Amino acid sequence: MSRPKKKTAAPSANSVPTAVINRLSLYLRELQRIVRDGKQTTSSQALGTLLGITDAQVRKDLAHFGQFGYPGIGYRCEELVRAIRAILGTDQVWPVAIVGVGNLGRALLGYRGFVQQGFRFVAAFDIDRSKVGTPIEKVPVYHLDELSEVVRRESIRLGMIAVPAAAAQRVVNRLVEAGVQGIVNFAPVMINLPEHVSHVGVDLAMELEQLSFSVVNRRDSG
Amino acid sequence: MSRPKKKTAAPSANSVPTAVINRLSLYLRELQRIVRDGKQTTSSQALGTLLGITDAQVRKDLAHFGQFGYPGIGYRCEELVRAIRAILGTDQVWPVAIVGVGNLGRALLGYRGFVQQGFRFVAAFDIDRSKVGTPIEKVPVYHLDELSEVVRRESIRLGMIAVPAAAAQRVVNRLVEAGVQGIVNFAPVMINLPEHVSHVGVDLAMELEQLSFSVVNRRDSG
DNA sequence: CTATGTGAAGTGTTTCACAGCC
DNA sequence: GGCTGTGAAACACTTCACATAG
Repeated sequence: MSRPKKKTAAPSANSVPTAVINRLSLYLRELQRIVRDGKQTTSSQALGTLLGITDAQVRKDLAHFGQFGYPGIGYRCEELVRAIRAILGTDQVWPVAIVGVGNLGRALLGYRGFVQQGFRFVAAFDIDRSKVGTPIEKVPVYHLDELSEVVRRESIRLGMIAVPAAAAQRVVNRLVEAGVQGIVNFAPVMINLPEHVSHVGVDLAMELEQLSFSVVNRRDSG
Repeated sequence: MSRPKKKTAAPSANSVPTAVINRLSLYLRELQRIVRDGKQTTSSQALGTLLGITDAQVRKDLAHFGQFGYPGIGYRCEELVRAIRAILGTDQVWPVAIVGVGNLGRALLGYRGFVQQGFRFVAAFDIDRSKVGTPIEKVPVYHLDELSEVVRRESIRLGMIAVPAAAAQRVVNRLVEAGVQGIVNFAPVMINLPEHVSHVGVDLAMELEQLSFSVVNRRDSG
């Protein structure tokens, strides 16, 4: 997310480590599955085992945000799901824009996991006019020049970038100008943004490199 | 990636923090760009600034693997690129298999970033027989039942999973049985594997959740 | 003067272990 | 018996600051 800054030890959710937020997403995923499977409650130990971490870690993570457990019982799953969604901000539906409707962009538009977690694509953009006009997965495709207007009209706050690396920074600039507040970047380049815009980078080749390393150095790694 | 295990502080590459390996990929990416731009050398400070980290961090990271710098000069980019690729294991070409040729699978098959870093898809698999037989992006598509045979024949060591969550564990089991040594899992579920198989999980919805959190909790404002 | 490599210091994160509650 | 929440201890990671080298 944002560039490194000094940490003024603010009290609330501001000082929470990124790793904790990441695990929150994992807890949520598991809890949702547990609920689907019909279980009412679970424990820090059960959750931890599912994720390969300790029970203490689970409890400490949640403690950043309040008290959710019941001694002797554990956690009520549905209640905790609601709590975590509120923390992550996914108790609301987020309208999302995607820029770039090549292979990856199309795949992302069709990915069902986003809707399940409260994200909905409301607009796609491309610089290639031949791609403009025909909706993909029921999402309208606009020309990049219309970005600012559409972002405002649809109250879009989050954007995803699935364009070639060379074009990424220009797209970022346009998104920022249009007032987007957070960006997921799939292009394999570092992007520059103003302080007030959050970002997450996903580099698919990097994931394979991590894997390659642990295979070559296999000894532990699992 | 690795499930938590005891850390016997072994000397070599085994005791290197995951975060360092992650940054190694980032250094590589930047260095390759610097080389393309025609620069011969760079410094820990320049690299650090590009990545938003300190110069000391860059030097410490590299120090895990040897001495690559020249005092007063910095690092020779091409040399460092070669060194990092050797560390990550991407100085060789890895044949990769992908299971699941839905939206996401197809997009991954067409993603050019993999080839650039030394990964090559040599086989795709699906359970849907209507998808079998017609190559995608010049990669042959086999039925899942042929997995074991093809993996052995093509010496495949890495596999990517782009199937629905409910099918992921079954596919993992097959890949492991076939002798694959590392797995990238795009299905939003935890998977169980034996100790000797490495894995990396990528959950696209999680990335958006991280973003949503940081937008909602962005400094002050409101 | 520039820039690396590295012990030592500083910070941050995880685990331990136990009081308190069901 | 089971389980949470939490200070304190243990551990890991990052930054500092400086000796050393070109």
